[in-house]
Amino acid sequence: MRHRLKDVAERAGVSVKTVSNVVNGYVHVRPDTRARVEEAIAELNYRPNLSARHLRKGRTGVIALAVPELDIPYFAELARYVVTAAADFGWTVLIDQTGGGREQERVVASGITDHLIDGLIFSPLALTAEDLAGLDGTPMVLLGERVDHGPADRVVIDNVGAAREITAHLVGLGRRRIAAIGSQRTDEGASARLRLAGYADALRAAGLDYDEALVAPAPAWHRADGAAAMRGLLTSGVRPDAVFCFNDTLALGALRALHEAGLRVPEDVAVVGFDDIEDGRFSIPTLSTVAPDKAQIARLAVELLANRLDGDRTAPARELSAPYRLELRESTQTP
Amino acid sequence: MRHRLKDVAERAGVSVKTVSNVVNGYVHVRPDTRARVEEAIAELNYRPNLSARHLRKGRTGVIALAVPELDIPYFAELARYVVTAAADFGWTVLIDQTGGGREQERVVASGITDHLIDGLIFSPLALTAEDLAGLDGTPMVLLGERVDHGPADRVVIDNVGAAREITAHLVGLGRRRIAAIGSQRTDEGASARLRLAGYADALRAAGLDYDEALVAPAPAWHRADGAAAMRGLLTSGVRPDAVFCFNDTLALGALRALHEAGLRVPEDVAVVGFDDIEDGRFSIPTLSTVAPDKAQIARLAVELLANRLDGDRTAPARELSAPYRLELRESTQTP
DNA sequence: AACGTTGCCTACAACGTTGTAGAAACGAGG
DNA sequence: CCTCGTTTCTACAACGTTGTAGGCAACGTT
Repeated sequence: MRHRLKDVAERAGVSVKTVSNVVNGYVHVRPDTRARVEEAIAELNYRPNLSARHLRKGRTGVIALAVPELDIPYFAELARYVVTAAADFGWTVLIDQTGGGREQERVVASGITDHLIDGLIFSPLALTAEDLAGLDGTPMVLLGERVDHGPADRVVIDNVGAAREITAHLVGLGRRRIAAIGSQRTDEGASARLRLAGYADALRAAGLDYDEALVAPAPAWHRADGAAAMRGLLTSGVRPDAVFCFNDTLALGALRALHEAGLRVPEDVAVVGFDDIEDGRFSIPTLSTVAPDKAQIARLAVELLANRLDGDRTAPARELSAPYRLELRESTQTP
Repeated sequence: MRHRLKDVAERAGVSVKTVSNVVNGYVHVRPDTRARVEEAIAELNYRPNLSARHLRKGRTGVIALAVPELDIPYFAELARYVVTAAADFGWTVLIDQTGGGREQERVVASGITDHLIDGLIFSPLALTAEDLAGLDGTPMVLLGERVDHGPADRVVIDNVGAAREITAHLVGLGRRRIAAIGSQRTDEGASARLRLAGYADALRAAGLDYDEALVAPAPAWHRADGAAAMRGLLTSGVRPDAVFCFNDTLALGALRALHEAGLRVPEDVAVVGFDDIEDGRFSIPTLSTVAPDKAQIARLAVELLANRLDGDRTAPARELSAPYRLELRESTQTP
């Protein structure tokens, strides 16, 4: 049996509103009254109805995190940090898996926000600025760079700079035929475009040619895609001596394909990824990668959302940047 | 600006209830009226307030999935299947990360259910039967075996049988000193206890001794714990020729430790895991494992919940079993 | 013509909560 | 004893939705 304020009120011999005041910590309640009410609450195991509270107050205390796929470890790890950061604000995090398609993402962006949550942290893959334009109401914070100059707050990392640095690291190892895995059609992945730009930058700075044949596309960024792309590079005869994979799961797939081809990492081919997922610290060999500060990304996103909720909802959108660093491991270093 | 039924009603020139009827697909609405209402809905981009609907109907259309840690790939993969299965019932899935502690799990079990969701699918690690006893109200389906003879519906797999089979596979390879990684204190992990029992069964059936020194505990089931446990086994001098890790992340950590020790897998030591996470299909070597039918687990859990929601809430708890199979890969087979 | 049936629609109340307004009790100061 | 301000509490309305009950036409049947 579920109890309501009314039940508690009757048991404690006070009005419904007095119980509400006790529950909400209102100060002007006599100590003995408060004690009686609290006793009744405990006896009945009363818990407020969040829907009713939301209906009255317009706040649920729940925010959502929408990510393309939970079984991409980067998003799972990010989710953990967001849950932690949100707890500091007393928020519960509803995690929603969009699947990454544009239509699904639009449904989530416009649908899930329907009065059920206070705000949304959204990591879109395919959503465009137009899709977001029609959304009014629920405050939103975007992660990543897909939606250019969108109307919403955003947390980014310097994808171009990070890609440039990690590629430069490969150059520094003396590698000259550096492949890239993970390019996508421009309208699909902004991250792919930016990381590719950083890669090209670094090659240019080192006086190396940008060779189309060394750039392998990947429809998604799963292990299987990385393995397939690597196999493609190997059979095409371009003979890379290093590979920059646009995320770690691609890199793990590439490691697998290199292993199957009998090539040694890093002696024959050096491999780097992007994201610093836990797998890369235990793979064979361990994986050099760009490590975005996920805790910071999560914290900034939650804080932006908090500001938006408490402050001016019409203030101009803000963009914050989170730091990253290189994690150099076995896949680019001889033991 | 958010619009309400009232706004739509005024625009369409009908009553609020008629709009509600259109939204809910009530049949007795004249086609032209329906068209007018739908036009108004589209123009105003009306979306129902779920909290209000819940308050009135007692249903939110949202269920929760509570798991210990999202960055354990098994749970992330399971989450994806649950989201998919729930979609068939028109449910949105709120994913909640408990952290695995008993207190946190109790908070989730009693707290998150507070009128916000219709039902809960719960994969507990530490929760006890008493903790659940006090819960009345929100229907719940448990995954796994932690809470013995609890009062709730449950989906399980035959942990003992699966562990027995995979251990027998190692025996069949001619291995005689088979270690186990992942045992836990009885009050912590029921899965650990059952998998250990299956392991012991298989040894006994093969006429092998159960050797305490070959059983390594693991406080949690992460890669780092598997690596640490494996290093412990190697330095203790027990010289295993095979290892059964109680989940895949432990096994991946063990692979890493074996690699660092210069031992070959499977030639020197064969390794098997449990869960069939995606990593194991790309690790070096690929990982032999028990593959529970996650899609089936998710589907059964969602169906149990649906039955409980629509049917008799006082009916006795049901327990359903999901199938599994062995996935034999490189870590137990020479190429 | 009177009647019942059906289709379509509306008014009202209720879900459980909290904000507002104000009443009742009390103490302090004149 | 009266007045005033403060503390403590209550009654009422409202948040947006849907179930219930019922009204009004239009229709077919007697």
